[in-house]
Amino acid sequence: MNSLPALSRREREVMDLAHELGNATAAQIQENMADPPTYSAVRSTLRILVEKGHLVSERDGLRYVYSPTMPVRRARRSAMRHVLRTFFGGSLPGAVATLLELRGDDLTPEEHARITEMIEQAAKEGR
Amino acid sequence: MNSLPALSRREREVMDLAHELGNATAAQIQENMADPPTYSAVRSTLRILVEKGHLVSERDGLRYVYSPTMPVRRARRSAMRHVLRTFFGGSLPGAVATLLELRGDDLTPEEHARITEMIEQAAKEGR
DNA sequence: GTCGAAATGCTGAAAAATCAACATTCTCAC
DNA sequence: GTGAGAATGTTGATTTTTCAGCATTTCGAC
Repeated sequence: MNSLPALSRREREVMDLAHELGNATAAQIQENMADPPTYSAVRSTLRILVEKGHLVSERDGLRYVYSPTMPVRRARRSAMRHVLRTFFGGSLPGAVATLLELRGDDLTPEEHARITEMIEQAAKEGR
Repeated sequence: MNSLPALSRREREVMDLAHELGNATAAQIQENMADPPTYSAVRSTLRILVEKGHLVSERDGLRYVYSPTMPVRRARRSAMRHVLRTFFGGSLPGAVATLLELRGDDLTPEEHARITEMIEQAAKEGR
């Protein structure tokens, strides 16, 4: 089904930014990289990603704008499925619990309680 | 804080399996790889991962057993945070929704409805 | 003790990824 | 129309990754 060539480290980094930004120019990608190589190197990577079919480039006046070929919904599910399997043994409650931990402070106590209860419910049935 | 050297593609693949399996021998890792190289190559990668500090190896009779150095809890949070940011713009409700979709069929309709409601609640406050 | 199976130790060649340099094109202001 | 700025097109050297081969060690069966 999903037969696009695998990604190298840099390529993965750029793809993640492309997903995060939705679409982006070479300059934007470079700006958002942690330890960026030259502009030229970033463009190299982008070109390869287009060749591999992971990105599409669209001319926008002078520059190119790149966006992921995989639909957002599918990319989300795929990424989440991978994390779920790799780090949570497929346990949905475990994953939800960790998600809530990441943002625990933003939720009111009531909400947090309800969510926790929810998870327990799901735990009884869903696995 | 987290200054371990970055991972190449194969290294990442092996690390994911190490997390999924908890701990594993070279043979186990190889068995679980999608398109595995030779046993020898797998060992090479494992050795590098130990050198980089991502895995520890412990002698178990004849063979070595490898396990991730990063505590499970931390690895989980880190992975989830990355997915949350990259694919969901930090939106917790969005992430929970996708999680539930992945397992939608395992939940009764009532439970699913409650969860959905829950997410909407969280959306009003938690972001 | 010796043979075979299972594992590791070690090494280097082949392939891929990474990156930068330089040339070129395009657009706009003047 | 020309010069500056911003972007792309192209190329190739360097570095890293990937992988396999072969020697060695360990252990148990015979």
